[in-house]
Amino acid sequence: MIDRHHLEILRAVDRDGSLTAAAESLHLTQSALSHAIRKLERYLGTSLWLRDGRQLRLTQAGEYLLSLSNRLLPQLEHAEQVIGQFARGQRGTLRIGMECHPCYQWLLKVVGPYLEGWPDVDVDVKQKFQFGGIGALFGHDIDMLVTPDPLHRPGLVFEPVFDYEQVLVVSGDHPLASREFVVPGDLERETLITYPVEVERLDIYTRFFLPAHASPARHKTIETTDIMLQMVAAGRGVSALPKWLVAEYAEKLPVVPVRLGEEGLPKQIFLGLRERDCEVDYLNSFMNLAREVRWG
Amino acid sequence: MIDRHHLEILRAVDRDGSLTAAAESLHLTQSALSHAIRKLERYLGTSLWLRDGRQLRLTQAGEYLLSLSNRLLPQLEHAEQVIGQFARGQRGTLRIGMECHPCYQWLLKVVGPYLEGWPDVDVDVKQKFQFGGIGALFGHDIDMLVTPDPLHRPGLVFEPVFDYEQVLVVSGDHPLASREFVVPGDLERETLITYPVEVERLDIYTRFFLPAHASPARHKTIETTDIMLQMVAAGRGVSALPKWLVAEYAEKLPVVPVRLGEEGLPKQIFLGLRERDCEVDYLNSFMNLAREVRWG
DNA sequence: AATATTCCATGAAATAAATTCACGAACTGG
DNA sequence: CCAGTTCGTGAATTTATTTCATGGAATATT
Repeated sequence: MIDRHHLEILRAVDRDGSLTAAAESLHLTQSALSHAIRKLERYLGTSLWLRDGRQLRLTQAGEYLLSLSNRLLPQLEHAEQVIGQFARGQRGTLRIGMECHPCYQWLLKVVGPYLEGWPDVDVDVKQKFQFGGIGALFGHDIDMLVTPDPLHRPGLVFEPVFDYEQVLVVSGDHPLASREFVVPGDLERETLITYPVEVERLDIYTRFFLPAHASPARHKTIETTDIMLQMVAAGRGVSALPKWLVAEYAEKLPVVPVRLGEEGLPKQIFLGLRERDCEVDYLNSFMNLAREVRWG
Repeated sequence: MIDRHHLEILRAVDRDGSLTAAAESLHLTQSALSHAIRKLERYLGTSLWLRDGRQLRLTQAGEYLLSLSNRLLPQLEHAEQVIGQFARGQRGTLRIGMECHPCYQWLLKVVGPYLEGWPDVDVDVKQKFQFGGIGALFGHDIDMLVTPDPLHRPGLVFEPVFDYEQVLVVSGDHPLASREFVVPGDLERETLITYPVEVERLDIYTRFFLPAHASPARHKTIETTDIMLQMVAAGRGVSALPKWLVAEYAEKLPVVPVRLGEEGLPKQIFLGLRERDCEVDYLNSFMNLAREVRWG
């Protein structure tokens, strides 16, 4: 079998011009080289060098193998470099899972600076998971989960990265637009627009309507934040979104945030990752960056 | 060091799905594989597989190394094939040296059929040698020499491959065109055109003029046969070439062959090669083919 | 021409590496 | 829960590699 060692020998003998010199640069004795060559030549059934006096001259087979060496060895050497980077957490693909629809806007603000700091790390964002975000984390489909629901489990670590207030969004000319805050009863004749996820994961239900045994008149689901807010601006319904997100859209659309309940609906976004990965530099660095991003 | 063996392991584990199965197909025990993997992982400083229950799942570093395996292993395997062909003399570059200018036409007739029979052998023809054709043969710059002067030396083998007659060429309307043969004195007022080689290697001197202590009036040299015969046809000189070659050109140009001396000037072309190479199939085969080519 | 030096080959001995054996722990599917 | 797999590990064994010691052959030196 032609081994990497053999390719190194071909290259070294060619580079250094003699067995003795090649042995030196390979940190071997000349004898060891001679034995190794003899063995390879016997295996291949052909000589690789012509011994012409004390000169070595490559045969055609030798030339061929030398060119192979010059092609393959750099690839192997590069691979070791790259794997070293993997090992030191300087390279990889950071696969982020999102369980929080509006967080996409937030994520973009983190990813930008991150990519600059980690030129060898690629970022990939996934939004659909067969067994939920936690399952995807366990199943190694993703490396990091952005979620408002930190389901603590052994082997997983969650850290809050930012706090915000979930608010009701209404159009600028909506009767509720000027209210200090709304109570569940205020929305009994309204159409509520949400992302298409299970009701249990919608805080406006779990923390606002359900405790008061109330509910909106209608419930529609829409995939994208943009369209959702277009609908709200057009007076076709109300929605519940992060306050900072509404603030951003308020510059372009006639939408207004209104506090949900007297105390408001405080929320937190968590980043989750596998406990084992906590020490991985490029994941850790993402966490730190995420905590630093601030909002007006 | 990432070794070929390691790449084979990556590939086998991926292909067979488990260590045990991979060990089987590599003709190893599972234990040996486990040890080898552990050693590689320690060397690289990172794990290549995640042990998740009894499932193995590649890490990013593992994926990377697997793709390297799939790229490099086929090249190594192909190289062994090719070197096997070198060893069995089924492949190579047959480097032919020519010391006989007009023989190029003859060579072309041999090379054609040869290339068909040896699809993996390339033919390369060289015409200039720093230390002569014999030197080139000894110095392994060429593998075979086409020459009219078989300088027998230990380590070299020469075989005559074809006989022909060297003739004088004159234009159709030349006074000598109708002669049965010419003697040296007939050419004392002529311009002789030859290839640009030493006079000692021109038979018309060594075997025709010099024995008679005669010489032509002028001597010009021209590199190519085509131009040489154009000159002869135009009556600008006479030349000495193989009879068969003149016969071929006579169809297109007004040139006529005339016997040199009463007996003519018989010549032989020899193929020479290194004694050691006598058993090499693709060289041997060329010799045989060369002997078979016949001339009208 | 004699001598020294350099370079490669080789067999035996020493060393290092890979592989197997034997066993145990952890997981999977019935 | 149990039988059957699968993987990991230390010690023993086998195999491969490397060194040591040496010699021969080609080149350089005087």
